[in-house]
Amino acid sequence: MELDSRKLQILRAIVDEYILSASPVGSKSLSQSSDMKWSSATIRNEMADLEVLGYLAQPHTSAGRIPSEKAYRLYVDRMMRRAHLSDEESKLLMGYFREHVNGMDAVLRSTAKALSEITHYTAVVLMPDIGVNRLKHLQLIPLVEGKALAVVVTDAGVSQNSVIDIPFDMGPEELDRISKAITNRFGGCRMSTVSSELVRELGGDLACRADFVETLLTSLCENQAKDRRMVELSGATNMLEFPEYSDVNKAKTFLATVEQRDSMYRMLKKASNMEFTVTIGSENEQEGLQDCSVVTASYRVNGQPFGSFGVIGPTRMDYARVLSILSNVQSNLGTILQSYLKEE
Amino acid sequence: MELDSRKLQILRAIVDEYILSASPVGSKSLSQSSDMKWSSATIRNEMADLEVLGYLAQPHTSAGRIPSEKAYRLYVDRMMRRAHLSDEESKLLMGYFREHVNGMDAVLRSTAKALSEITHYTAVVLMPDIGVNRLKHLQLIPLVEGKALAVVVTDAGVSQNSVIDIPFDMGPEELDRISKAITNRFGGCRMSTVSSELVRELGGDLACRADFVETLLTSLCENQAKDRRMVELSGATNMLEFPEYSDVNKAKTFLATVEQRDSMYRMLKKASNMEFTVTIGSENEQEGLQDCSVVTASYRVNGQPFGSFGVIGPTRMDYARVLSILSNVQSNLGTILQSYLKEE
DNA sequence: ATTAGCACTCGAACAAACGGAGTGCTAAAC
DNA sequence: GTTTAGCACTCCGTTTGTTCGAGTGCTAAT
Repeated sequence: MELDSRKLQILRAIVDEYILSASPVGSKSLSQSSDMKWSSATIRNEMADLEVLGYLAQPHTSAGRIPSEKAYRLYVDRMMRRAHLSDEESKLLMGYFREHVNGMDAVLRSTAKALSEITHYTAVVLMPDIGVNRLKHLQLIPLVEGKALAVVVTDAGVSQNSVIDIPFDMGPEELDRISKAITNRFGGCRMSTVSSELVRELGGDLACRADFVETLLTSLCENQAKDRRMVELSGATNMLEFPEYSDVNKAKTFLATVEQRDSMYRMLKKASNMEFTVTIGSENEQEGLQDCSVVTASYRVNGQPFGSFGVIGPTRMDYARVLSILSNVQSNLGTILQSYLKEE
Repeated sequence: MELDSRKLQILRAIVDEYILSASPVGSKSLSQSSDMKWSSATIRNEMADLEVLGYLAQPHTSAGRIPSEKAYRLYVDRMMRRAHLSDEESKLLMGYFREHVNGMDAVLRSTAKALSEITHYTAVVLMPDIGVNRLKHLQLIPLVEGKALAVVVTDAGVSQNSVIDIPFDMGPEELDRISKAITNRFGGCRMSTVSSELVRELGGDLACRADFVETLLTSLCENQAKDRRMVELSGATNMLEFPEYSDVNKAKTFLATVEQRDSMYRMLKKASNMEFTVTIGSENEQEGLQDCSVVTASYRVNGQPFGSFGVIGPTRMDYARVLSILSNVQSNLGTILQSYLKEE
């Protein structure tokens, strides 16, 4: 038994309908909808075939059919009509970006908000990893005795604060001197390539503080890696709008899952190498997203992969629409981030 | 009709029981519970009186009674036995603070987390306002042409980053010079007291950049005021555990409300002047918290009011327990924050 | 003043009845 | 040989009815 054109058309119609209504689609109602050229009986027969082939499932006898994950897969890969954003929508989208011109972090947070508000699903954005970026400026600022604030600016414009321990005999002037020395020596290097040898090779009073400097630089990288704020989450509660989550327990599980920054981080990190990904239901590795689908896109600046962002919704999400929104955001983001690095 | 001792005892028992069970308390079950010296009939009569007096309400005839807001008010003001934290609990609480010694912001975020995890309610923490604090260090760090990152450190240890516009002809050296000049001149002054006259009175090349410096300083204050991250929220989804929120719509409303940083900010700001506040049900001004109660405490450092924090829970929250946790946190916080300012 | 007893009330929980939407199958129509 | 109309059947969701238990108010006895 093969998937002939009629089966495909019917399957697509079922998926389209189910994405809208969230309730099982029956042969009769389907045959009444416009541009359905066949009677309910024919559709019934085809539906039975599609069920044997694994594309449809029946919640129970005498209910309509709902698409299986296999059907969504097929839909996404071969059947989906690429949605087209209306002018209004793309203007709306642009609006979010115009609002914030204040720093890369703000732009990415804004992105998360835009995505969640426009799609009505949940959005996650992976903040760029500091390790691959090049150091541009390091400034140590004295706080209290034994502690200082380290501010790192990279070519990506990402800045990061962390409180670090400093030797007690290190005064404000020395902090400033070290800041300048590091900025001069390592400006332009990748954050992750600074090793103790490189530090020792420096002359002057920096040499005798070599251990401190090395600890400082590695701890900055580690700090960043552990910093859970690398994933920006927005619109988690949007999911409560969907009948899929009218059960409070399901909602609770979902919210608990997406609020685990760690697993969101892993998910987005893995997706940073791919232009787009669509992960449907149980294809998700994350426990707790098995009833959801995740669509991600990655963003690049000057060809360098920077990070990724995605939308999480119910399995019956509107893939076509989400994909076109993501692709729109992807290019917007590319342009805007580029402008932060223009002098490179 | 007066509230004699017996009525008070019965009322307290009802409130205690309802806080635990969340379901209407009947005369019979109450009379069977330990240390109830009266028969169900007597309790019934008293309950009827208490209902007339407005302390109890009946969801419907032939159901038990539930406490009214008036009853909670009385309970909190006059009847509540102050709960005592077990050693385990207070150790647990201390643990949260020991974890993070990294900066004041981290401590306060940690506080929010501790509060929500230990109470199982929702916690909010107001970050200290930068305006009343004294400037300790200002550092301008070049980003791209025309933009710089301003990092402010105050005596409170609060640091704040914002991206600012700078004149195009201002190079890294000048930024550094200005940073030092401002730090020298205004170190120790309140952020909000820097006026244009003070700026002009400075000699040297700072004078010709007076406009810039003034704009800079005021915009830093404004930025902070607008920055919505001044309120740290934690454990909002804890509320889904309670039967009060087994209806998804109620849950949605609640979540939407507490995620509005603005209104949480107003609420906590108002509470910063009070040692403790307990706001019950409709006493809340915030639309959407009318079915909740909010308990707050303020924290001070060196007698200076700094900010406040609070717990939001269902009206039947365990006030005694929450209050003793808050008071514990209050003193912990005082001690820890003090240590950040010890060299003052 | 307190309490035992009783008739009454109401909601939650369970069961039976019903209607609707859907199905599979068969036989007629194209 | 497809396609479709028709029919009997299934099963869910809703409604209706019934029971059960916990609670109440009132009265009379303690």
